[in-house]
Amino acid sequence: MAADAFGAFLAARGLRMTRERGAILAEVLRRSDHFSPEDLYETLKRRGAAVSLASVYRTLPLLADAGIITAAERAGKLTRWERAAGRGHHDHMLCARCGLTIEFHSAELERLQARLCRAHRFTRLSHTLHIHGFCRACARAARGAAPA
Amino acid sequence: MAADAFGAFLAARGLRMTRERGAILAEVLRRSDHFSPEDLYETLKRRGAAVSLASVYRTLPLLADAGIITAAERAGKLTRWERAAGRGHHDHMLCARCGLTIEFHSAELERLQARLCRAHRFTRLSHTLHIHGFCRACARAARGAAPA
DNA sequence: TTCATTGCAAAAGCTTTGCATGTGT
DNA sequence: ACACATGCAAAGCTTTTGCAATGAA
Repeated sequence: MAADAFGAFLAARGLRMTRERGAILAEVLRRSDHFSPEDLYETLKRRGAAVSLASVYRTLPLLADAGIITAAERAGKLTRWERAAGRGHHDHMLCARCGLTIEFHSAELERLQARLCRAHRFTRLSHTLHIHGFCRACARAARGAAPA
Repeated sequence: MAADAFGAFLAARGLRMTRERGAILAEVLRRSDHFSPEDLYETLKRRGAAVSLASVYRTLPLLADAGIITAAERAGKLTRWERAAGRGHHDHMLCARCGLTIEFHSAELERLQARLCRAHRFTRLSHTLHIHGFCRACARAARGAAPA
């Protein structure tokens, strides 16, 4: 499981697995949505895990380096993260009206990107694709509603 | 040109075209790169246009609403913008080592996205694709350099 | 025992805002 | 004239950091 991977990752760097890091890791693995540092902090507090917000901020980058989470988006001014391992890569369609997030994956899209990168002699590590627009329900509603 | 479009946009909303907004618009149209509010402010100051940073912050969203610029990325913690009109849509490859930005466009990518959106009954308005990795030079350098 | 880690609170950095003063229309 | 816009500086927010205390190995 990821917990061992994180422990190994820390050990390899001469860092330590602490109660706080364990709690943060566990909570991160529990979530399948996008979350902000504050989100995570509040949830941990509600569950009785005494972890400071500073530790959350200090741990998230470590989890990212370990490949367990990735920065998902930067909406407004907060950074949101999401689990990387165990979910498989996916991209997003974001509804501008209701905020709905549709996750999707397309092998064809991956292949196309690989081809484009090759053409530009670019070594691809990861990517983020966000398609903005309206979900089915909101597109229908928007057609009826008066525009601003 | 876009200046007229912005004027019309403002008028339609009961807003005014001022010297400051004109200066900001002109500078934005002059640039073809990604820029932060601070960048723009510094450039304007250097050119002798007396515009406050607050006005830059207040004007950029207006230009975005008018469709003249769009938020391009959020690297680190600053929002970067870029001209929307007159450049055509493009996506980005970002080098994680030297910061190089490669802009590219792929008609095939657009078509594929249209197809994916149709399948999800999603009405697409825009999208952002960032491919992270290493540019040619950095990929070569990374192979030689010792990892952290 | 040693050195990384934590919590707290202060600091930092980007962005927004209140207010009095200018200024398009 | 009448709102809207501007500048300045203060306030707001998220994120980072200094420091003394704590704790994993």
